[in-house]
Amino acid sequence: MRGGVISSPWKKSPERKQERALKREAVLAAAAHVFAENGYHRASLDEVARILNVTKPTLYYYFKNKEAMLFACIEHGLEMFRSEASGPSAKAKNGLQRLTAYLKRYAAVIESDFGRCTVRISDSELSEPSSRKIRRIKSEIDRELRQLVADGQADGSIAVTDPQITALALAGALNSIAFWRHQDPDLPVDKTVDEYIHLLVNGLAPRTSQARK
Amino acid sequence: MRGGVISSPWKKSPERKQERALKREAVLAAAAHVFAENGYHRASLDEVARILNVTKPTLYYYFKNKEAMLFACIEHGLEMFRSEASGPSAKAKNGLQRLTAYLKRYAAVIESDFGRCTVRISDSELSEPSSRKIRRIKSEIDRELRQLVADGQADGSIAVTDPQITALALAGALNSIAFWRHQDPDLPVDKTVDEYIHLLVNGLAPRTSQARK
DNA sequence: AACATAAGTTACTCAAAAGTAGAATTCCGG
DNA sequence: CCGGAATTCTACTTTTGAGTAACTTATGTT
Repeated sequence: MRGGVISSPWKKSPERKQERALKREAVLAAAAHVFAENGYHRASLDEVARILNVTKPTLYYYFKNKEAMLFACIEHGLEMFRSEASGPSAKAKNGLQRLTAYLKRYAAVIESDFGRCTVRISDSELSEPSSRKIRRIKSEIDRELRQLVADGQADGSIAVTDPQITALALAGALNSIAFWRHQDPDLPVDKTVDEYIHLLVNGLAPRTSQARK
Repeated sequence: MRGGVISSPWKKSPERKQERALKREAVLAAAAHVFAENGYHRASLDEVARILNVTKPTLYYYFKNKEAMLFACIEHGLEMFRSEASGPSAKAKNGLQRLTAYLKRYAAVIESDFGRCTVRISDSELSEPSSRKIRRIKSEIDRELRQLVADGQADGSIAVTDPQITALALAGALNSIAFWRHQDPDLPVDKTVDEYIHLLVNGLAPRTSQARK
């Protein structure tokens, strides 16, 4: 019991609130998993419930409906991109190194359930207002990436003609990671991502002099 | 009347057969369009029918069911990749040039409805046997791309560590084209694709000496 | 013209999964 | 251990779009 004033008799105890938030997160994580695996329409709420050892109506106690779950998943995924991928890169010496550090973290996010469903599921599955919100956040992330490219261009560590299109291409290339069949037999993910980024940094054509990265 | 033998009384005239095939193709094209735009589940057969000025049951006269349509679309799309993208490149002088020519044609296919729905729609929408067939064709295409990389590697025009992963990365990068919002306002597609391929060939890092391509 | 078949339509059924109503249970402060 | 809110369940309704039955209309052959 806390709070100064008369304090209306029925206030949730903080622990309750917290537990509820925790459960909500669990629902979200399960939903993200199923969405990432199956896409929006093939994902069934009964399966989400089953994963949680719970029944479907329980989910509706935490989310208004399926679309709200998807929205929350995508929003959360985008938040991961912003917070985890964007942080400053400690030992990066120039724009290119900052960019590659960013790309690596970006790739790591994509490998998570939230990242995968964020990237795989088209925002046109959402209602127009929700879709608009998502697109706005996405365009912010895009801008951020574009800025990294432009910065590298400015300090001479990156050579491209159009940062806008380059950013599009980089994101597109990494996003395709989300479509790999989960745990593809032989390919170790880390190695693959590195190779991936190596290609983007160095290109296909052989370099005469310096070996990069 | 044609055909040697006794020839059972009821044989379709060739023209009929041909018209039927034509209509079937029209259905397929309309389906590809709707699939490419909306994905499998959001695509409605009523809309496909509407586009063709026809009613839904008519579609079933040409295809067993929705899944058969998707299968045919993807199969056709993959066939485009094989026939259109694969042809020999006239004025390519080395492996790298052959590869870039291939990538450009690959990108052109992706821009079509068949290409888009082939790339966008997961084969896990299909039944297991169908999915298996699709995956087999896809892996052939993948092998073809990998071979191009390996060839370029052999003649020294391409420098990568792992052709397998490189092929994966190249395809992934180009495939992302299929996810662009159709007719995105300002970006002219051709220019963008060129820029895209330029990035893949030259990489982000500046090149000291030669300007490539 | 007659008729067999192809092609297409109207008007339905059916299935699956989302979503809901309301009862049952758990949990906590007194 | 009691009352009431929080939480979850059982058992349903609703919706949506795929798929079908059975009739109608067009077409080409004899």
